[in-house]
Amino acid sequence: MKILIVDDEEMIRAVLREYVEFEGNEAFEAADGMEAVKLCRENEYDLVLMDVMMPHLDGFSAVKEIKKTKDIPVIMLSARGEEYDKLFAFEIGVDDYVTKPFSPKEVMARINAVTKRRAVKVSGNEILKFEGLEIDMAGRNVYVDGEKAELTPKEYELLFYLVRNKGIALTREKLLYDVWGFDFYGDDRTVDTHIKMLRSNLKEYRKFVVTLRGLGYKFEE
Amino acid sequence: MKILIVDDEEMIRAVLREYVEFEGNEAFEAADGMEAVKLCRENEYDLVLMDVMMPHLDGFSAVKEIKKTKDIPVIMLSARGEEYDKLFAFEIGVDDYVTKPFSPKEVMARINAVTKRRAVKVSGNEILKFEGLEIDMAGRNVYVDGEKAELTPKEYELLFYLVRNKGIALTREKLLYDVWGFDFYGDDRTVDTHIKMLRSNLKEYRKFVVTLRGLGYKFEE
DNA sequence: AATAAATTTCACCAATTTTTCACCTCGAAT
DNA sequence: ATTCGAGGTGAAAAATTGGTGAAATTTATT
Repeated sequence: MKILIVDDEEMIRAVLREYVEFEGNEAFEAADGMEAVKLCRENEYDLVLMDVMMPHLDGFSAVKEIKKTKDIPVIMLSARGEEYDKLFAFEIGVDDYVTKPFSPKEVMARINAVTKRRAVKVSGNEILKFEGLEIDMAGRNVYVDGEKAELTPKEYELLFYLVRNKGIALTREKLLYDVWGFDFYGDDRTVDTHIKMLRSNLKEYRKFVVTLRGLGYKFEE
Repeated sequence: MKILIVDDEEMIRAVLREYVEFEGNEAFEAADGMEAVKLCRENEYDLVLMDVMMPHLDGFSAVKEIKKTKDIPVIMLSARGEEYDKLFAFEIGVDDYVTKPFSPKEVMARINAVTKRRAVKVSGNEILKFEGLEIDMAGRNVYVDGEKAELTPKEYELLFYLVRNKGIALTREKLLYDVWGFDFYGDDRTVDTHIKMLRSNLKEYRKFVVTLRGLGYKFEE
């Protein structure tokens, strides 16, 4: 297994590399989020171990960026006391969480858990089905009654985000923050328009994208 | 939101104050670390923007001192080229960093990022059950005997608020203030009408919404 | 540089929701 | 039993919201 280790501290990278290689995996390193994103674009990894606090581009932003193009399992490394990040992390697609300082045993257990979880999914084809709507996040494909739907990048991201948070009410504000990015300073109605486009592409399955008046939207089976 | 701006340069304080107030926040100022620590002891702020370089007591020492008594999010302002120990900053509880010269957009984005991150606390998709009345706050769903109740936005908010304060007597005044907002300028009877609508939607479970004559309402199991 | 594609903004419309208000009912205190 | 104030009710007016298509802007591609 190819594992990418992302942390700005060389010592931590070295420690992690040792754990990882001890189990017979191949280790790669990146010193910050920028580098991690670049490496993930150019190479195929099976797992990413990502620190939260890093210069240039923090861990969360890096994960968000990586998940746009690749659906690689991610385990986040965070310093103790960062309780607040967990829900957010889950939303952007983080698979697990380890708090520093960590033990070798703990890290390896998490890595094995995540990869095993994935393996099961892959063998059963990691395609989410909602009646005739098929969503393949890894391959960035969406099928409506077996026919491929041509979505724009924002539409994919919006749909994937909604699906990841299936059943949860999402405000326009939250959607803008999480799908468009924390630095998007624009109009609320932007969401409406993209929802409109997404719905028109989902044809009859537009029904899964539910409007919550006075609030926002949610995906519901 | 109450935001404390700490910088020894009056001009920088003025600029930051403008950004901060433009977004509808309340701005307070301190000219050095000493003053900042004193103000934080005596008042409640939601966020501190702290310069690193200051006379009397530098930014880091001030943050360390403040964090001893209050857990307020802090964003540090540092001049370009000043490489500080990020790990140390993180350890003492600095939430983010902005390098001078900064743009309004950048500063506001960081402020929003930090405060939003803090705001997330709720975990899981919990469903509260009161006999045949099921309430899913995250998904904004209410079921009456297994059938979905279609509530209007205000009805959801009102119900959720009542449930969150289950067993507690709530005056109309308090309901208006907390559910409608502090800036609602209208009639008391508005509450009555919404209670009426809510009750009619809750069918037999209207019994949980109890009238307290001469006082207001409460939710009681 | 030109063209195409995607994204964002905007103004209007229809539908829903909220608020107000006049009138009604109930229950406690006299 | 009567009175009085508090709460319930329905309907109409007022306000808000979301959908929509087109235009403007940004971004990517040739």
